[in-house]
Amino acid sequence: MSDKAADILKAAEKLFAAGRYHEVTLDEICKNARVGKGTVYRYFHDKEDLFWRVIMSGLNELVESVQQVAEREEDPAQGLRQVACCMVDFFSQRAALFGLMGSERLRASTRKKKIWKQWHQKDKKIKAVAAGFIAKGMEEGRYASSLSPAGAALLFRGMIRTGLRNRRDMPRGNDWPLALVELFEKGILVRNASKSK
Amino acid sequence: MSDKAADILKAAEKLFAAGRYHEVTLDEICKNARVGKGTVYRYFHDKEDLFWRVIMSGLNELVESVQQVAEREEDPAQGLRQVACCMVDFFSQRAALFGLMGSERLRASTRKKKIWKQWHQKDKKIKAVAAGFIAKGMEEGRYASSLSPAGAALLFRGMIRTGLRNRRDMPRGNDWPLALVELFEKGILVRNASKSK
Amino acid sequence: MSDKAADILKAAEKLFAAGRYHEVTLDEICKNARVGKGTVYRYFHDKEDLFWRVIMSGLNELVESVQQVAEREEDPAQGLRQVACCMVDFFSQRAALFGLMGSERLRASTRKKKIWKQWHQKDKKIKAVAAGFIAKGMEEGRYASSLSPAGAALLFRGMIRTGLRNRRDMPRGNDWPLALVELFEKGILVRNASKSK
Amino acid sequence: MSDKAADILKAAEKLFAAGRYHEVTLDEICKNARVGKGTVYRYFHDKEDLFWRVIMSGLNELVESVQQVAEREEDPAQGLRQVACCMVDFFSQRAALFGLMGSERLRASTRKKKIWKQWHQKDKKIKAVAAGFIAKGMEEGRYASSLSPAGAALLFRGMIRTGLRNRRDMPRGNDWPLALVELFEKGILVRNASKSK
DNA sequence: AATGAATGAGCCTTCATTCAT
DNA sequence: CATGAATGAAGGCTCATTCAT
Repeated sequence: MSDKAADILKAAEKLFAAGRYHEVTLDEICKNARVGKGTVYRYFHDKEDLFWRVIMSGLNELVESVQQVAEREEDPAQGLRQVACCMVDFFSQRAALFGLMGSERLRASTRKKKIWKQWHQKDKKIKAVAAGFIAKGMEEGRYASSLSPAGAALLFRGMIRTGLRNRRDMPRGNDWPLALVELFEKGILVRNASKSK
Repeated sequence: MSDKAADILKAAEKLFAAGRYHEVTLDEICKNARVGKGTVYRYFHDKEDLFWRVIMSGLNELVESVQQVAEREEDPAQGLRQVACCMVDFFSQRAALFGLMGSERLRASTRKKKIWKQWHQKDKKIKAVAAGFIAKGMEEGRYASSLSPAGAALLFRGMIRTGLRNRRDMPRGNDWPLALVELFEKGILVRNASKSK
Repeated sequence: MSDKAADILKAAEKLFAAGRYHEVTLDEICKNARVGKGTVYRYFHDKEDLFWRVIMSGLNELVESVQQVAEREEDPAQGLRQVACCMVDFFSQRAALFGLMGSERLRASTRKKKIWKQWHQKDKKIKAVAAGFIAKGMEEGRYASSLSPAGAALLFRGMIRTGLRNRRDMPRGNDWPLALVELFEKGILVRNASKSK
Repeated sequence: MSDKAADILKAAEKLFAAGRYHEVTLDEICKNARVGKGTVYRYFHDKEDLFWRVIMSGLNELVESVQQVAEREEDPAQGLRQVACCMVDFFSQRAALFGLMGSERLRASTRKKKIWKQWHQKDKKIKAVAAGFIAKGMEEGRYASSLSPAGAALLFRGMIRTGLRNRRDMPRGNDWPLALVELFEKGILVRNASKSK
């Protein structure tokens, strides 16, 4: 990808994160990216396209880093912990993206089918990793819940999101994702099951 | 409140829920509310004001119904269950609102201090109810967590939100909120503590 | 004329004098006149009508008081002095009107023929009084100018207007209209002519 | 100044001169200037800004041409004559401007302090030129009046304005400004003083 | 007769998009 | 390739006017 395109993406990410879609103008983006307005249209089809590519580019990175966890970690409990840390790390570094991902989710779904499909595809992969660990734990008899692995995975992700969104109310330090995972895991743990590690 | 104002609010709620802020035009709102454009400006200062009043009016209802739970329920476990059901019921009936509340949360905070303060005030009340039940449970020695009651309450609410947002992945029927509460409660339950009820 | 209509006229005069036509709203006028909006439309055809009636009502008063001078005064010099004082007095009491009369003159002429004709009719009467005195003075051999009586009368009125518009730069006291008349009269006076009175 | 900006200014001058502020639409201006609507906003902050710049740009030209008279002319009588001709020439060529300058004068003063200050600054310069000639004549013992030079200068300008505004009632030909100056000068002339030139 | 809530045409203004340089 | 001046469609908002009460 061209340098210019990357600059634009970066500027757009920053600005879209700070304001609602319609409050961000292309002029602002161009000024921040130190790029002419025409250049944006060389690399992106239109404003909407730019918006979604900002989100998708972030999502891609996250998906990759989460999938790496899935590949190298076998133990369910460890897996969940690492997934949590992975997501928290990612969004800590790219805080701007966090607000965007999710906020426009439902809206997108109703209007632009095509783009939403792309989004959904990626999102499914993240959920699948957590669901995978949970399913494995259930198979091993360590986890149990009246929720399906997929449903439980959603809650898991929801808890992480909530933690990120409310960092101020989480315990000091960088351990809070572990506390959160602990709560979740205990919630689906089968009594008397030997705790992992 | 005048009939017209209520009509406008209702139409706006529906439309804002379906599309992004800038995609919803006043003309659309007027047509849906069967009201002239000027009438909107008699009751609302501008589009932004209308938007926030849609959100606040919904939030008010929710706050009230959640606080009623706090008043009539003593048992922490029962309380959490009812809070969950209360929120799920509310948003099931007013699905449109759900997308709005939360989606623009972070954005609002950065731009319009005054409005955000109103929002925050209300939101704090909801969080306080759940936190209250959790704190009570901890005092009674039934609950424990490395998270504070407030932090745990946030996660609790986050799980409910996730459930609502992904109803399709939750178990069929109307019991899933209970499954969700069960997972959460087990997560903070002190082993060997006698389960309530 | 009904009391209400008079109230409206008075309020409108005050407001139209303070702001440009398009900056004055009917709401403002109604509030100032302590009258409902519909009432304005009972007495005036529309905003434009109200505007012109404000001007015409003032003009009528002025015309009458100037014509009284013409009837009771024979001496040209005395006549001019009294016309000047008469106009200055009138506009001192109804300062608001002064800004209006004249300001929109040219504009009106281009658009609304009918109304302008009314205005012109009245204005002609004022000019005629001054022109009458000047013509009389010329006939008597006391005044002379390469300008016609009508032309000189216009300048006379223009000087008075300028004096009113720049009261601050005129000498202190209420004598400045006389100083002004003196300048004008000397300007048309035939040398060696015996000064009146 | 860009060509487009000049086109806009010219079109706006023509239209504002023909109709009241609120009767002139930007669409009209754009059409006349053969320019897109957005272009207007590239060069002018808003409609009001455009309006004032039309007036100020005209005023600037007038100030310059009047000041040139002051620099090259020494004799008071000649000076006054030339100032008169200068103003009449200017407004004959740019008749549209004449209606604007002055008509909105008082209104502006009440609302927009900053703009009025600019206007006043320029206007003062014009008045100063005439006042300068009158003061010189007084010092030389040729002129006398119970009015101050500044006050007399105002009347002088007022007479010119009146002449312009009522060209039809002035004598045929282009000599009327001289007749006007004659009337004024005779009005302040000291008897027995030797007439200039 | 008087009111003021309701209306909607019309206008200013913004801003995504284009295209000549 | 890059630029940014120019464009004009689109939308928020105002306010003169109407009309049911």
